[in-house]
Amino acid sequence: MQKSEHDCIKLVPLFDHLPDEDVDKIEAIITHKHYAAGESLFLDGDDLDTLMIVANGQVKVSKIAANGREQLLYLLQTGDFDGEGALFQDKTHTSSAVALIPTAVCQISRKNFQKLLSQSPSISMNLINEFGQRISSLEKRTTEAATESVEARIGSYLVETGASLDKDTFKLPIKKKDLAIYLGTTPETVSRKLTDFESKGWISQGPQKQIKLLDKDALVLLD
Amino acid sequence: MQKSEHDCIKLVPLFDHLPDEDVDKIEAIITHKHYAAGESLFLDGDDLDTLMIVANGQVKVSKIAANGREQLLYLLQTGDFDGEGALFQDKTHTSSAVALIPTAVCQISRKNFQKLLSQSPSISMNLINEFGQRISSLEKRTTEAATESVEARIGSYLVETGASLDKDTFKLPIKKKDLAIYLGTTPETVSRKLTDFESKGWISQGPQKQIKLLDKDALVLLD
DNA sequence: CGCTATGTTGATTCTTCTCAAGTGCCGTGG
DNA sequence: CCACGGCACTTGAGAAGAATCAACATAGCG
Repeated sequence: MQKSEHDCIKLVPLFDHLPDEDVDKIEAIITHKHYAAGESLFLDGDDLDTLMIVANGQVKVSKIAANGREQLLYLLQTGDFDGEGALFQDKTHTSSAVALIPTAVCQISRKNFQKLLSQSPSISMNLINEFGQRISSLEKRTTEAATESVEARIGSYLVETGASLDKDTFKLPIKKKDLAIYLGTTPETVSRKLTDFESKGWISQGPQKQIKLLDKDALVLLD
Repeated sequence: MQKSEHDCIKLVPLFDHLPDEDVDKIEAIITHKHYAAGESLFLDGDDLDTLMIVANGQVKVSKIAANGREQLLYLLQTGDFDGEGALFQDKTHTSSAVALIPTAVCQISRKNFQKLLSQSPSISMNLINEFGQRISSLEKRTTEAATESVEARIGSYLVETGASLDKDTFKLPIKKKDLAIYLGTTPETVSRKLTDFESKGWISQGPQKQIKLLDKDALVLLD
């Protein structure tokens, strides 16, 4: 077993602060898999019977609405996991996932994961906690999508992305086309609003999706 | 202790299928509270240190967006619970709750609930499962809010509400004003679209928020 | 060095919000 | 029991935001 394969356990907040014996237990039931850029991890409708943790890379999780339009739900980074909530029922995926760059994932089968949870209360606690945060973040997004203008959503996205990277100058982690999908708008509108923000002196755009935040307050206060 | 007070434990899917001894444990740490219609259960920013279960009644949970507009997140019915995901961290509520009709709730303090979880793995499992379903439903709503037209959202809402009540003729469970907030639109638009649906023969509206679904396919296929 | 996908810019159209006025319903209090 | 006041709802006209369609520019990749 290589070093990198241990990493996914150490990387996931889910398995943080666990005694060594728990880590060993987890090691034993994990399987590893690699995906090339563009490769699909699962599709809407696939059987859902494993918990999937991104050890390294970037995964786009999206869902197709009734009218055929795509909605980007999550961008899973190193350390993030997916397996929805249906880990305890016989369900199918309700979304699709594609690797954006070469990606390594660790997987645990539902059966093993259930056993693990029943043995280690602290993992359950971590999981409940993690789910809770995800619920909060989805609630926030639902609220924003339903009540705020596209302009305001783009503004918040820029500031939040900067904050999560802890930088005021950064490279957009996804293509503008995908960003448009994520924010529930179109590439044209994203392009226009960014130019608009730049002309107002709130950001500056460099080559290669470089963004520099100049006036975060203005971006957050948009309506 | 009255009969009704036992009920909240029996009512909540969270505490389903538990051995009697677990039920007794839970009984011991629950407190009960009653709210009149219009009374507030908690406000955005309040300390969050209890899990709250609706034993009887109806509670509106909403959130105020940055621009001041309200977004209805959940309509908690008998058996539903709230306490966000932050049950394990020192956090504050990120939403507000108001009783719509006289409502009885059962509460468990964070501390006691944590103890309970660490002792009973099956409660943890139920909770994780419940959270998972909530995540799925929020993902669905985020997708709909971001990609579908107001018209389509109203159509889906009507069909889903009918399905969950198992009837084609039903009374809207909330005021149209709140429905508008829930769907991220305005009362005017809801009113217009409903008359529009009626003129197209897809629904018929009676007095007192009565709705009769006549062509569910048409309502679902809106774009 | 092209080729294809991504991104930009412009013109137009459409949906939905906003503002405004008016109707009807229901509970309170006289 | 009726009158009043408030709140929900409806309907109309106008404005604004964002989507769509179309042409063009650019960048990444073989």
